[in-house]
This record gives sequence, structure tokens and C-alpha cells, in this order.
Amino acid sequence: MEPAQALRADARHNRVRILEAAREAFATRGLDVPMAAIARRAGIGVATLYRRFPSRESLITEVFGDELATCASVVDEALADPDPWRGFCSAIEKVCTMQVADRGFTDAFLTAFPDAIDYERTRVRAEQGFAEVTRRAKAAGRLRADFDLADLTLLLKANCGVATGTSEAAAAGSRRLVAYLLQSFRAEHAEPLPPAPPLTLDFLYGSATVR
Amino acid sequence: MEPAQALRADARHNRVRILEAAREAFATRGLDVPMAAIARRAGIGVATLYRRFPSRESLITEVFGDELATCASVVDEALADPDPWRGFCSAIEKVCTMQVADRGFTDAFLTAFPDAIDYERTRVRAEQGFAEVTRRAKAAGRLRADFDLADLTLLLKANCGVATGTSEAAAAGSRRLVAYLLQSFRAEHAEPLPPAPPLTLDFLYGSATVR
DNA sequence: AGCTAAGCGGATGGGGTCGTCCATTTACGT
DNA sequence: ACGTAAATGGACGACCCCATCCGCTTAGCT
Repeated sequence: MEPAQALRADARHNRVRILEAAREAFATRGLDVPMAAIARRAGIGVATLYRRFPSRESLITEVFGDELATCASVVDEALADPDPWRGFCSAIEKVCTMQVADRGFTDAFLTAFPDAIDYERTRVRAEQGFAEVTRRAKAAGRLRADFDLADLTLLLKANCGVATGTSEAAAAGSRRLVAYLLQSFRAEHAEPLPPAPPLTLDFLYGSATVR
Repeated sequence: MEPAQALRADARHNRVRILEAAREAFATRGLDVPMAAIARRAGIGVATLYRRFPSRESLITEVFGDELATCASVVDEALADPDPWRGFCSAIEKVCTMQVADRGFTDAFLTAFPDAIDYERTRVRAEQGFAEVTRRAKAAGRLRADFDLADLTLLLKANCGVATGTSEAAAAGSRRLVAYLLQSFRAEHAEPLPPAPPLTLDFLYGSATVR
């Protein structure tokens, strides 16, 4: 993942400064913050930034690799919870909180990364873990049987819509939305639903691609 | 609203072509489609566009005035329905469908218009009408008592998040989200919720302002 | 038909971002 | 201490978008 071995000491140092700056910048200004702004915040020149990360995408991938890993660990925690339903709920709540806190993270979920292998690998791992959480929660009779994995995407995208701005109000909105939806996800009193959207790429990512 | 009287015939003609082109462009490409693209689609020069609508905002206001009026009439239909709950549900379903069909409409809901009076007036009218729908649905014992008007905004914003792209999948997602939420809104089996977000401006509009 | 003001659209300047090039600086092995 | 290759950063050209200016065209009245 990191060919950062052969780098000279100063280059290695700058590399982490770039990543810190990018994380901050993405979090507060979203994914399309100018590259120059990131460079300035890191206290380096634009050229250095471009040499280290040839495309904006590679930078994003690197930055959100960590946060995606956090997602995966959230799923692992959910799997470790003896109560499948509680695990299910807290996993969703945690991820949604992360989304609200970080605007770039929100965007990253909506954006297609044609060739970010590591990224995609972790994502798939988290997804499969969550599928297992789902399976258990259904088996325990707490999660409605017609819950579809696409409903997770649905919830995340809905949460994205609520998470505009980083204000406290957005956080409150997100909490409430999640509470509403979790209530609907419960097996008790479940009523028929329209079919889940197919989990195609253009639903996952809208039609957005990073430039 | 329309000082289009004193215009020469050709100018009047071009004005409607601009509006048509703008409606299409906003619907398919979102609110920040280049002005030049609108002009080209309308088959006129940029200058003409700017003379007729000095700011992008004035154009948006004009274009979405109609659609907002449709919203208001949707609310009126809901008020006319003898069954308050059915009115409540169908109003929400209709507006959400509109949002999915028109990307610009979605954006318009998220964007602040500091001085679009007509626009704002209609919006307030629709909002008050919906408040009445809400009151009746609660009185009929169908809508949960702790439903807050901010929950409508919450739902609309959530729906915006789902409505990226104009694909059929987005429509299916929206329908399912709405079904989930309407189920949670029902009075029966309602459970405690975290507090509703305050209906402040920065929640309504994120921190977005049209440029 | 002819006049005039309204209307038109291309060209243009100003601002902003992207991504590269190259002269200069700096780390690090000897 | 010194030489070399790695690393740096500012300047630059290309592109895109906004919004205005100005010389030309045309509708509509008499």
C-alpha cells in the first residue's frame, strides 16, 4: 500500500504533512477543494503535492483509506456484539455520525473511484461484514426479513443529504433520521414495501465521477 | 411577477426559449450548469440571457417558481383530501417524486436565495398548508404526536441525497425511503426519538449559497 | 418605405483551477 | 567536506466560466 520506503527523510515528512492537510481540507471543504489550498495548508508547493499524488483521486484514496478502515472496524465491533440487533443499530449510528462529522467522507461515499483497488477491497470487506450482521439480526427476529443490503446504501445516501454543512443542526437531523429509519427496520409491525433499488453502480455512485 | 409586457415580440419569444432551455439544463445538469450552456441550448447569445436575467439567481427563481407552485398545489390537494393521513402521505410522495425527476429542483431546495420574494412567499404558503395537513393528521390519530415540521425538511433533504442521478434506480430508492419513513411517522407503535433539529436557516440550506 | 429604439450576439477582460517545467536547494553516502 | 541525485516550489500555459461592452440587426410604428 505504501511505497514510501525509498523516500528521502524530508520527502517522507512532507508526505504526512500533505495527508494531514488533505484530511482537514476534505473534511471542512469537501472533495473538490483546490489542490493549491491543500498544498498551502501543508506548507509546501503545488508541484510537491502533484509529485507525491499524481491525481486528486490517489490523494483521496489514501486519505479515506484510513477512515474506511474505521468503518470496517465498526462493522467488526458490530459482529462482536452478542446482541445482533444492538450491533446492527450501533454500526449504523456510528457510520452516520462519521459522515456528518466529515464532509469529504460524505462525498467520498457518493463518488466513483474507477481504479482504487485497496479502497475497494476494504469497502467490500466492510460490506460483507455488514451483510453478516444483517443476516444475524434477521435470524434473531429483530430485523425485518425484507431488509435489503441496498437499504444500507439508501440510508447512507439519505444521511448524506442531511449532512450538508457541519453544523450542530445537521448532527441532530442525522440522529433523528437514523432513529426513524431504525424504527422502520425492526421486524415488529413491519409492513409491505416497494421493491429495493437494484444495487447497480449508478445507484451506488449517482453519476458522479471524480474529475 | 412578469414585467414581460413591454417586451418586443422577438424578445418575448426568446424569453420563453430561455426558460425552456434553463429548465431542461437545470433538470439534467444541476443548478451550476454554465450560463453559456443554457444560452447555447436556447439558440441565443450569452448577452441576451444576461440582459433578460441579470443574475443566475433570478433565472433560477423564475424557473422554479412554477415548480414551487406545483408544490403548493400538491399541498392544496392534500388539504382537500377527506382522509388527512392519506393526504399527508400522498403529498410527501408527490413532492419526493418531483425531486427525483429534476436534479435542479433538488438543488434549489438546498440553496439559499437571499432575496427571492415571490419564491419565498410561495414556499411559506406551501409550508403553512403542510403544517395544517400535519395538524389534521395528528388530530385524526394517524400521525405521531412528536412529528415536527422540521421532519419534513429532514425527509426532503434525505430524499435529495438519494436522488443523485436521474436513473430509475434513484426513483426506486426514493420510493422505498419514503415508504420507510412514512411507516415511522405513523402514530401506532411510535417510540421515543432524539429531538428534532431546530429549523434554523443553516439547517434548511446547509451552508450553501448560490454564487 | 423609412426611421428609431429595442434587441441581438460575438468578442473580450478578469478571475480561478489544473497540472507541468525547470532552476534552485537539500539530504545523505563517501 | 563534498558531490550527486533526490526533492522542492514558484512561475507558467491551457482551459473554463462569469459578466460586460459595443457594433450590427430587426421589429414595429408612421
